[in-house]
Amino acid sequence: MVLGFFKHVYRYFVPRVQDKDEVEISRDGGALLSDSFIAGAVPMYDTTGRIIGYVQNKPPVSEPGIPKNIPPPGPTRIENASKFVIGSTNEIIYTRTPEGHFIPIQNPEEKQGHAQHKPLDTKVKEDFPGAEVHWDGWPDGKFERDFTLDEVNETNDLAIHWAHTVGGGDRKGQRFAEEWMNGKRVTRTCLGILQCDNQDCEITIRPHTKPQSLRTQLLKPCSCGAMLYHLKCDVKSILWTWSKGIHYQNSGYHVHRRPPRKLHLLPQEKRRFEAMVNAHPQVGPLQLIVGVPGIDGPGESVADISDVLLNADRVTKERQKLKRPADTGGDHFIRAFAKFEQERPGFIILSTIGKVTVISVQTPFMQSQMVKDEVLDGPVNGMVSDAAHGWWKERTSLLMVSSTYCPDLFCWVPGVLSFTNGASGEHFMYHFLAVFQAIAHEAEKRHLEVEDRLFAGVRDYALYDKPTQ
DNA sequence: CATCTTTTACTTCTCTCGTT
DNA sequence: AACGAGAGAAGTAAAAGATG
Repeated sequence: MVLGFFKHVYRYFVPRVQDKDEVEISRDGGALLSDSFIAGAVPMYDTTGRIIGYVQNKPPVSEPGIPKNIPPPGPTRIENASKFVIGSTNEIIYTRTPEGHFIPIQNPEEKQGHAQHKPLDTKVKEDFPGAEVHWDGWPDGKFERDFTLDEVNETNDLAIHWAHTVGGGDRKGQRFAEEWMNGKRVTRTCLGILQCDNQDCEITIRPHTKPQSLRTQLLKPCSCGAMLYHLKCDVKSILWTWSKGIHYQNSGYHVHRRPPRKLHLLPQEKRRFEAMVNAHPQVGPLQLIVGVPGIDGPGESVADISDVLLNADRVTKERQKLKRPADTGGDHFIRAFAKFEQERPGFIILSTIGKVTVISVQTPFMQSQMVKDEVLDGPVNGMVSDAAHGWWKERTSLLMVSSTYCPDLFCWVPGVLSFTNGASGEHFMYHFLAVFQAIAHEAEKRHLEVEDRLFAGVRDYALYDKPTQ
C-alpha cells in the first residue's frame, strides 16, 4: 500500500513521531509496541536471534476487557484530555444516585454486555469545566457540552446505542455556522424498550425504529409466551452541528433497561479489535470469539470488547474489512485515479497530490467557454470563482468553481472545477494556474495571441463583497 | 409566520442463510 | 471458514403537517 509504505519510510527516518492511536504490524507479523510497553518488558528471541515478542515482568494494571499480549490502545488524547478520555487505562465509571448526583465507582465489576438488567450505570457525567466525559454510546442524564470535530470523528458522529428516532427538518440552521446556536439541529428521541407482562420474565427487546415495524413487532408474543408492551421513553438529545463540531444537549434520565442488542462498534472498540486481529492474523472468527488459544488455555475474546462481536458473522465481516482494505486504501485510489484519467483523456487538466491536493477538471465544452470572441453586453464579462464548503465528505475540503457567462445558454456555466483539500493560498494558486492554463490553451486553439487582457477578468467571488481598494 | 413534530423517500448498514 | 445474495433494519435529510 502506497500510503502505508510512505508512513513506514517516514517513521523509519523520523522515529519519535508516530501517528496517534496507531498500531501497525511489522513485516514479521509482530505488532509494533509502544515505548512504554517495551520499558520493563523482557524480549523473547527466536532461534535466529530476532526479537519475536516481549513478556511483561510485572503484569500491567489490568483494564477490563483489554486482551492479553495486545499493545494497549493508543495514547490518551492530548488535547482536551481532561474533558474527554478515550482508551484511558484509568477509566472512571459513574453511577447516579436517586437525587441525580454522580458517584465514581472504584472497582467497576460491570461490563457493558452484562449491564442491561442492572440499574443504570451511566458513564456520562454532568458537564462542568474540567469534567471527564467518556463517550460510551449511552448518554444519560441532564448535560450539555460541545464536542470538537475530532471528538465527533472519534465517536462515529456521537453514535448512541439506545434505540432511537432522529428528527430533522431544521431549515434555518447552517451546518457550518460560526455559532452553535445557528447550527443544523437534529433531535434524537429514545424509543425505550419492549418488555412483556410476565413479571418473572427478564427478556428485553430492542424496539424497531420505524412505526410500522414497531407495531408488527408488538403483535408477536414474547419468547416466554406473554404479551409484549412498549415501555416508552421521552429522553431527547438535541445536536447542533456547526463549524467547530457538535453542541450536544441531553435531557432526562432513562428509567428503563438498556436494549440488549448493540449495533455499533465505537472507533476505540474498532481499534482494540484491530489490534487483536493484527496480533493473531491466522486466528479465525470463531476462535477470536471463544478466545485465542494459548499455553494457559483460551486467551481474551473479542466479545469482551463489545457485545456486537458476539456475532460470528459480524466478526467475519469486521475482520474482512481489516484484511482486505485494498478497495479503500491508497493503492486502490491511485489505481482508480490513473484509470479514471486514462479513460477520460484531457478531463483532468491539473492534479497535485500531497499536503496540498488540488485536482482540476474541465470538459471540452467548459474549455470552449474560457475565451469570448467579443465583449458581451452587461456585467457578465470575465470569470467568477467561488469555493463551496460541505460538498465533500471531508469538511475541510472544498469544491472550487470558476464560472463564465455563456451567451448561447443565457446563464453562467462552470469553466474549471477543482477539488481542494483546504483553502490556503497554495490551494488557490493551483486552481487559478489551471484556470489560466485553460484560457491560454483555448486562445492558442483559436489562434489568438495569448496576452494579459485574456486573464484580466478572473476574480475571486469573495472579493466582490469587499470594497475595491 | 415561525417553530416543532411527524412522515416520507432514499441510502447505508447489519444480519442471516445457503453454498462451496 | 469464506463468500455472496438478499432481506430488512437503521440512518439521513427534507417535505409535509401541526401548533401556537
